[in-house]
Amino acid sequence: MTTRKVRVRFAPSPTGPLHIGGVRTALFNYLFAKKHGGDFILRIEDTDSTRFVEGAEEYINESMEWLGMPIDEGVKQGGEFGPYKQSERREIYKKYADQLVETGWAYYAFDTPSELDALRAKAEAEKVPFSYDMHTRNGLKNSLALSDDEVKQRMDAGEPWVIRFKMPENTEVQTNDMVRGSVTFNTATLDDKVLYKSADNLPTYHLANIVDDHLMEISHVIRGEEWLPSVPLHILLYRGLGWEDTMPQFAHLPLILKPTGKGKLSKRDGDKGGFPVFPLNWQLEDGIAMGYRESGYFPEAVVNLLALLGWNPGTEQELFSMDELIQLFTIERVNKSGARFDPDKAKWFNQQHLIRKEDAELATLFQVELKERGHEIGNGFVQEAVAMVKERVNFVSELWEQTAFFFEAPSTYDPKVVKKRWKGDVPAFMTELTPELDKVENWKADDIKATIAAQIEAKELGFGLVMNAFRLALVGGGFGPDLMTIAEMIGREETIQRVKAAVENIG
RNA sequence: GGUCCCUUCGUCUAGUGGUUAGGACACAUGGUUUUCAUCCAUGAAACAGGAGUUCGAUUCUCCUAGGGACUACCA
Repeated sequence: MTTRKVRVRFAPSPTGPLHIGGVRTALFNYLFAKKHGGDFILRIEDTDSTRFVEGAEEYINESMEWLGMPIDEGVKQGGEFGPYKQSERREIYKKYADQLVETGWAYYAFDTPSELDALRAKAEAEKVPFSYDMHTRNGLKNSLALSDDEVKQRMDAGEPWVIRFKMPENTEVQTNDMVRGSVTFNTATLDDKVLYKSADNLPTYHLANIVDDHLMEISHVIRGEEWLPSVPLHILLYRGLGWEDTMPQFAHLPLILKPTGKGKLSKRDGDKGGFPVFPLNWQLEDGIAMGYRESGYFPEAVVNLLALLGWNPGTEQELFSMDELIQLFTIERVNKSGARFDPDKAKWFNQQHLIRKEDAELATLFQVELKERGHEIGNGFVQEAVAMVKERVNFVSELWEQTAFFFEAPSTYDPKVVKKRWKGDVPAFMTELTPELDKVENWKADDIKATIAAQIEAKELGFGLVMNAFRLALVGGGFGPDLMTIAEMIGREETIQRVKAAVENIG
């Protein structure tokens, strides 16, 4: 293969929200393109007019934007190889479909879908597979079996037709897949795929993708493993069109599998396992499909976790930025086998990226929720609070439950902690403690601690017992970061208030 | 059914013709900690099976088994 410019495309079909497997395909295309200084193209494959879904294209664009994969050429961005939407390229395909018929690589067929359905049903009843292929095509209604006159007659009468690929008999087709190595097929088991349909004057995926990849000068086709079986058809199409010498190189990515059970990851798995399968939320008739963005994931965490599903750099590094991924990515290190999606590890990736974020950035993110809860707090204070708990949350959305006591007094007290820590001399001690707290000269963690410690010693009580009770009074439970720092941050007045409230309310 | 692809701890994976088969998530135990978490340490945990090639195979070949994808006028 000559050293031509790397140009790859991500070619989703606008039939609904982008599946996470599709996102991973996009990511690997993007990484490959950027690694080689090439172009990343987004092509909308809407050749199935019956499956078009409103808003899906916009969803794809928004997803790519959120994930940080800027598109070099596409419907929105434009480019010299447009249009980038297949439904706007109608005229282009017809010409090549005709060419294939003229050169004997394809033929017209008039069999209706219902006729074919009937044949399939009949075959199934007899437990033999029906296939529109070299064995059956001569007995069906097509330009191979019918006379020229009859073909012309049917065409003139406006009868719907399709153009089918005439699969050669017993030909070995070999490909050198970048992730799988040599793969060989024999055309004897392949059928005559529909390439073009008069019903909507559009090609099917197979013809459209070959024509577009050629015209758009795509150098590498990186796509999911589900396409592997159609590789021989595609190669033959390049051959039939006379483009085999500039045919792109293929790379078929392993599938992303369900966390448990069998098969590839589907929308239902997300519902069952409580994790997102889509980058962004998507409104369904009967509910909503969860998105990573709305579930609180950082785009860089999603990119990171997806990159490691089926690829690794061969080192023990697991956390990467997009730039690092671009540097390190090679198709050669893509795995062959399917990767099972692990929701736990997905969370871990988010946590790791969260920990690495600046406190200021997290604070700003967290401020949104604080405002919703009616707390107008300076960013400095929020930063301090966030810094103390960031290592114990996976998501920004978990920050509140870990820091609520910084912003408001506890309204309830964890009964288990009450039972264990609020007993004996403790309540009385807490009452006696408040005037002592009032006397702390310098309201800093160290001084507060010294004061309390002195009191504990004077009363000969257990340090742990008292501190836990004190914690219960300030935070309402047995959790949270360093207690003295909490006291320092919420201030003397508030601390004393909370101790008094605890004495009153816990009984 | 047919075609093609795949197979290292539960999961994601590294790895080499000779390794104590490494890491991460999850799990368990212990330690630190005023609690929980964090953190640290430790542990349990894998080469699907069978032949063959070889002095020696997890690694190479073949077979079997298992899994997956595809098999539409969908992509």
